Amino acid sequence: MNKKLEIIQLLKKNGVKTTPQRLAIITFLENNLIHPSAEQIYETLKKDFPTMSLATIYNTLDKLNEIKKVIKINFSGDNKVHYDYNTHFHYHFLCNICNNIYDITPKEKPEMLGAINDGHHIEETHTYFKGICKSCFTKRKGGKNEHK
Amino acid sequence: MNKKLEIIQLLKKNGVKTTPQRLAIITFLENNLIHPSAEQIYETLKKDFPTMSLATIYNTLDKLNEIKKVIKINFSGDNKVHYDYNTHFHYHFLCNICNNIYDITPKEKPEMLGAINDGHHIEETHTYFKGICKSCFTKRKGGKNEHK
DNA sequence: TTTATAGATTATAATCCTTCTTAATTGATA
DNA sequence: TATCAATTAAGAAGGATTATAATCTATAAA
Repeated sequence: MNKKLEIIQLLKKNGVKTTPQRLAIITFLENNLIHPSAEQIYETLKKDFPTMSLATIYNTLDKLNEIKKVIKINFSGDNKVHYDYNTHFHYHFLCNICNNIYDITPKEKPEMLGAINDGHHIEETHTYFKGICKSCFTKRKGGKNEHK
Repeated sequence: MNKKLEIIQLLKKNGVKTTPQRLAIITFLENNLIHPSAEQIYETLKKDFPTMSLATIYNTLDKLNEIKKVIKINFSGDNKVHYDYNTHFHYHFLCNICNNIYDITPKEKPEMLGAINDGHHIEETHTYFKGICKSCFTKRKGGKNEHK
């Protein structure tokens, strides 16, 4: 089933209204798998919704996060929370140079999930990588500036 | 070699002065492996250094991070950066209830390190887990409140 | 012993992201 | 269409971190 429709139904079920602003945010996420920050969504949607408030963006993203249809990424290099519409298990790669976040699909899920380690009950597993992304690495071939 | 001495030498080598405040911060980290935030260090050291400024804490932690003797943890549940004096490879476990951060020592290092994936050059691997820590899980045995 | 100087500390202001507050508006339902 | 709770928008507020500017300190030079 279409994820957008699924979200709309889920929201309704939870007594959350589907307003034009919220639909626009969901559509943006659907069409831009770039792990945007709230700010990025805001800047884009302002064109169609000149009165849109940042608070509305945060509000909607939180609701989507609550129903587990959007994942919060809070280990980015720019100190902002980024939002991921892809909720299937995957890894993230953060480029130390351009700060973009890329998806890395694992061959298999790690086994730690659901395990008990030292008595701690593991409910979520998060893995991410840092380094130099393909694009930045290629650009760098010419110059040899160290990053950071 | 003692890590503290190693740090002091490294700082000197980098032209960073070892002031009483900085030594106190390093000693705190050495004796408190609790992944403290800057605030926590500040509150503790204020007793011995009443005029200590938060800016000094941040400044010193940044320098320690630059020489790779302290790791920044920025995926904690409380929106603060936490600092880890243990720079050996290990995992972190964040309790969803008490928000404490615990170390989990892996049996072996993951193999992704140094790999090239989709053309991205991986330089760092980070894994952390979330769930309910041993202590919170035990306490909960009686009551049955859901977290969050 | 003075002076110079480079870096460190402190207090405070500034910044930035995110959340909160409030009043007005909107949407879902009957 | 009327009702009422939910939502929006604007700005204020909050909180963590960083920047600034005025001392201060340690060391070295004179």
